[in-house]
Amino acid sequence: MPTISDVASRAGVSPATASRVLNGKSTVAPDLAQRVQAAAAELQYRPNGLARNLRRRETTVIALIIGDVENPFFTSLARGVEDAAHAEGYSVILCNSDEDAAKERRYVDVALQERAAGVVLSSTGSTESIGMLRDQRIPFVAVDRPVSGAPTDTAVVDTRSAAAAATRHMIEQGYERIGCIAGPAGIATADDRLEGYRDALRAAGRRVPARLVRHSEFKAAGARSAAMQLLDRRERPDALLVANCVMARGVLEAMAELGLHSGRDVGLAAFDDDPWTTLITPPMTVIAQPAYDLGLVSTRMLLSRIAAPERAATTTTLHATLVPRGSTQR
Amino acid sequence: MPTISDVASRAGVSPATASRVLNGKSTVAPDLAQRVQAAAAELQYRPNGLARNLRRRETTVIALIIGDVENPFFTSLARGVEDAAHAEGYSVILCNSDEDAAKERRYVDVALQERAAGVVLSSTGSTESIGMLRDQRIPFVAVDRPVSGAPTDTAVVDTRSAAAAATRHMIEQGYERIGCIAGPAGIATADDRLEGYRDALRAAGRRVPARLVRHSEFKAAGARSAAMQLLDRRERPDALLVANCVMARGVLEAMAELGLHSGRDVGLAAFDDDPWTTLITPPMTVIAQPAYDLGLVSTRMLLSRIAAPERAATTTTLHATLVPRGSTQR
DNA sequence: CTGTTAGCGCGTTCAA
DNA sequence: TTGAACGCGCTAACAG
Repeated sequence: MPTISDVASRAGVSPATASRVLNGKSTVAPDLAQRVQAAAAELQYRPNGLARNLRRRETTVIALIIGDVENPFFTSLARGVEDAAHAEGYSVILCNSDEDAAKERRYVDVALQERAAGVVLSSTGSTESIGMLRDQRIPFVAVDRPVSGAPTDTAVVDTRSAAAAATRHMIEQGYERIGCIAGPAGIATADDRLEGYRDALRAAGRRVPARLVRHSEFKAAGARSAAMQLLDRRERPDALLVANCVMARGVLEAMAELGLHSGRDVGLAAFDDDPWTTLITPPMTVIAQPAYDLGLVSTRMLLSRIAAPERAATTTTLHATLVPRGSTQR
Repeated sequence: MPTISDVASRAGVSPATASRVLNGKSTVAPDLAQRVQAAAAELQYRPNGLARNLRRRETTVIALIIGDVENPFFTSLARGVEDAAHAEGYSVILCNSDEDAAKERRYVDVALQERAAGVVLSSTGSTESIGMLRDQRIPFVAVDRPVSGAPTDTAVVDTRSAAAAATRHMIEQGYERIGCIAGPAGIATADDRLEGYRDALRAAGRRVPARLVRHSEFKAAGARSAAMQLLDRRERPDALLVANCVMARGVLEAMAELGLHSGRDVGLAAFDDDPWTTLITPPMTVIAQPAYDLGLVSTRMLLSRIAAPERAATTTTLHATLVPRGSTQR
């Protein structure tokens, strides 16, 4: 592969001048510039990004660390991150932590080694990886899930009040034994949604029925067996709040197996507005989260922190919207 | 951020020795090694990947360029790529071309500049980006969609015969006016599926009804309006082969709007086994593609090409499976 | 406006 | 076994 020196000598100039032309820095004589451009084109010269970044002591890639690329919420978020980054000339490296602290840690390590310009992190809650980020003073922002400790740039959804609103909606629809299939304990969004569910029950003067609550990982399979446990007995809940749409799939499978119909037999509401939710019968009530915007906002925060590292940390909260549909109608 | 020299001087050795310890090369005195390790830990030393890669003249990241991160087929494929890469110590940078040749070109350019170790490409068909890859002699593999020109490592699905099988299945189910909503003309998988559809009709001694064929981009919205055009008239098809599940969503929306039921009114089969397809009524007949395996296989091909650049190009074809369900039963 | 010089942080010669 | 010196390819200083 040709280097900038190859281009320079072919154009009969010094490497420095070639560099200036290729980067549009300071002004060089038009004829020299011409020759450099020509030489670069002939040689199919492509600058070595590694050397350039080493010299400039900065990169233009940001790392996005999320729990599950196959969850539409995160892919939508990733789209937002990508678009925002792209617009400012940054590339995005997408890392899948699988909700596993060790994998998350490993990816943070890679981002640090490769001197990423910044990190957008949807954390499992691992204090270790957050500590690494802070120790190395690399710009980062928490997305979807806040991190504990020192103030940190954060972009989240008001997931707790949204969960409460959905629960209240089901109460108003006349459901009496409302259960919850929550995400893994310890993950902020999972905990918050469960709390919101409890908030609404308490506000309505009801007991919070511990036996109607189950935890599961954010996957269909886990939610499926949780739903089987909850629904396959006499004293079953007559409605369910589910922590996300991936899990809702598992719940729907369980209900189908048990011959239960949503809405009529069991009210159903879940986080995330998967496009499929309007295609099932009845259409599913969802709490729509602005995932794409979350990606956009978080990345803009990151980019402005990269530009101004000493600025105080801020938190942006976006709002989720309850979309009532047939699955919460008797 | 501390450099290897900082570690060295703190340990009272030369940078060269520190390097040897940190990389486990040649053997150094145990006490020196100990001191170096200690110094590195105390300083939270993290090698500068840029400098290291520049020096080694190689990187351990591969670029994956796909058309749409929000398409479950591609996210599943991406998972496969990631797992295979991960297993060999490579990172994956995920790039979204949006099925746009210019964006694809730009990402290829980035991969080239950053000296990616290799590229996994699901191409829009842009000869330009493929030309760039070939000119620069960077290892790459075509996934899901073959590329034209010189022999290239390729991992694909036998999508044409799968489309034929699905069409034959609908013929056997007694459908008589079978239409097709194909992907964008020019994209290999779209063209192949359309050809497979035609193959099956011809094999059954039927005419290929050009008026029952529509093209659309690989999105729900496009397929929705294509379906509206096809279905909202007297001489409508009584069955439809749809190029993928994202598009099938659009078709289902159109059918709902027209009050048409799949199976009974219009037979329906689509590529990709989205988990939601079993949750709708009736369950949808799909052609399941081994997307994850495709990612795995393609990446292993890439890695072995990186290891042996002169090896002859190979093509691996994986098989899709027809999964007949209610939507193709009257 | 141009060229020369000097490193960015590493890993790898080559001598000792 | 260890260290000094060099260079990967580039750009930022500094001279001229």
